[in-house]
Amino acid sequence: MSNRSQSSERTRASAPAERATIGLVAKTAGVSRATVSRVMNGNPRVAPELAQRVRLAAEELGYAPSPVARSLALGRTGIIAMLVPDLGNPMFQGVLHGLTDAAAKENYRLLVADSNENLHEEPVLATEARRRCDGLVLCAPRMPDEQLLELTPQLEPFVLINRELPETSTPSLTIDFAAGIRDLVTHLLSLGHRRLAYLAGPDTSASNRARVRALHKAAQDTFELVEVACGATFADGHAVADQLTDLNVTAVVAYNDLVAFGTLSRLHELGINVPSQMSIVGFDDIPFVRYTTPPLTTASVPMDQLGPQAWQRLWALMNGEAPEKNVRVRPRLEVRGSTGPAPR
Amino acid sequence: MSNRSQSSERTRASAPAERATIGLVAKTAGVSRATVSRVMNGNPRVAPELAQRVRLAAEELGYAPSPVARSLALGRTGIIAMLVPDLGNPMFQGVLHGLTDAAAKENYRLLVADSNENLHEEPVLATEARRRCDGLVLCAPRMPDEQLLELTPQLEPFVLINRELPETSTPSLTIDFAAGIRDLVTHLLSLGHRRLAYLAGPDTSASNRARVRALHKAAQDTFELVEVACGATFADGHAVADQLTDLNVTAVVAYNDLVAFGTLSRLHELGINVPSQMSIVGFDDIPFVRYTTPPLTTASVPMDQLGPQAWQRLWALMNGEAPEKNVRVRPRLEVRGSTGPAPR
DNA sequence: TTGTATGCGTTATCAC
DNA sequence: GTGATAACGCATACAA
Repeated sequence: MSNRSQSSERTRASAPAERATIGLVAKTAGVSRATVSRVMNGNPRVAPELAQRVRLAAEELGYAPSPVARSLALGRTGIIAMLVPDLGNPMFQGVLHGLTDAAAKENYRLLVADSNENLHEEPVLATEARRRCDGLVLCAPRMPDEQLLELTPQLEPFVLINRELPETSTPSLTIDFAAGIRDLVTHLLSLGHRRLAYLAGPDTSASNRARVRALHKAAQDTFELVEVACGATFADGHAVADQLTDLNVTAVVAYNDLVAFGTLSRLHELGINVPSQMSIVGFDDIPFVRYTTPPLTTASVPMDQLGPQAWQRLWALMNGEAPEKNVRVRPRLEVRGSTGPAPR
Repeated sequence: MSNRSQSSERTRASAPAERATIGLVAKTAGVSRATVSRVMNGNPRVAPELAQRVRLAAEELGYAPSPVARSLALGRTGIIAMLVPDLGNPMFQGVLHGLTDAAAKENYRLLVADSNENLHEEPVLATEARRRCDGLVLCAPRMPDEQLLELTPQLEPFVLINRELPETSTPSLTIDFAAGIRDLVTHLLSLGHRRLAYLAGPDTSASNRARVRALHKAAQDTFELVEVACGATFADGHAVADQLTDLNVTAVVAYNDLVAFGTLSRLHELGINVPSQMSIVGFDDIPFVRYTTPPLTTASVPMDQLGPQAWQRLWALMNGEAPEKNVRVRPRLEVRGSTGPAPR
């Protein structure tokens, strides 16, 4: 092991930069390693004079405890990880910030991993990330229930966001997509729309399936529904818009705001006016859709709450407590300029 | 130490779930820990029969080597970290993806930390992240040169993106902001604009300072320049747009695309037509500004290259080699619909 | 080829 | 209060 002495003999411009260890500090300060450890951890019952000597030596040697060794000895890392399918989605960025801040208050740091919508990488990333830290937040994992269920023992403690896992005690934070969709549809129906297109998200997305279910349920006898394969990004929404003209629909329900925004842009390019010729609604209420032209009607998800709530539950789990299994937050209908009366 | 037996006696719904260690696997398979280690690491010179026994035991016990212990023993973690001031910026997301993929090819994983434009957190995050992994990529760090210089020994090996550090051998990848700004300004001048506003980014941003310098240099006798404090986000750009009307300018140079986009939106709300009444340019060419209305004229930064390039240099550093100090990529002027002839 | 012994850097137990 | 010393879980010279 430890061929670091070798590697430092290779061609390199910079200094060797061997890090000081607790042992070196101890020797330098003329105390035991135990004492150094105590001082570094702010243990009060060490003689002030010794403490000072230790601090001096540490400062001089540029010593800082190795987090890796510390983690091994402690059996905990002080880190939690969050796995998302797409960091480009502002929705997840909102969760990220909330989680970072909440965890920081308990002196925990957040590690972020992005599976980039890659289904195969997801379980690997999740498992690996989990083993390097003390807990996990899984945001909208794409893998199927069975796989997630199978991985559960290795991933615990973890919290789910945007998805539930039946038959387990895994806490989850979900959006009431059905309610959100109902509100959006009701709004569109009240405007006279009777034939809607749904721009579907990734078929690996559980929340997409939830939306589809809610739409079909609502459609019963009240309106026609056309489902169009799309995706989750701005580019996806932009690309799909051309198909819309042939569908004979007067309103579009997009998988999320990003898609809605993309579609909005393309429709504008095509000279199709929103909302007079076509209404469009999104989902999430990400920060800037209130500024699009026209501003986007959407189902507003209270993103700020997700991060802190996730932390609270994860923290409970890490302390051996059992938080409530599932909390479902209900989106609020945000009517803006992208919806209007059905044409004709 | 190790009071884990205590904690597992607390109130908890799930199973104890003590992880199997190499020792347990060894005992179960009836071999030494060394042999287990060899098998787990794919060492070929173990008797097939033994190897099989080990694999069986490992499988049965759900054993996987502890990354923490492994890191300690090996002196390396197989992880690199990337620190960004704002993950919401698509520019950094581009770097992130490129870096993730490039590092993955060498079996390295990427850890992301977001300082959220918090100047004080930045050095702490950087130092802490670095100590938990083998190398660092610092994206547009906001801390002053002196501080970065002071931290250098603790952060090495690391690579800078969007910023240089004089008097060191730290490799950096920078954008030729001056050239980009020159191209944009030349374009605007050719359209007859003679009085421009610059929407300034965070004053902690080195690249903002570079843009300002380039602008002032270009301004000499050729046009008037009004500098307006703004920021780096869509919301910042949106908020600042109201001031523009009183400035008597015909064109706006935004700190980046996000700001430009925000301004674009607000101008539209205000009924100010772009580009007939006001021209506007951004910087970066983030994915969707080609779809805004009108599409944004901008200086296109080859984002895809940044991640892989950063990895290549970091990899070299980690192997004791010394890559070239600084590589400056030149943005390409991308003329789209947001710029037009100066009014009157 | 396999096992033994030791080290990685830290914390914690237990004597002093 | 302080210092030996044994963990933590793994990898690797070295010996067998």
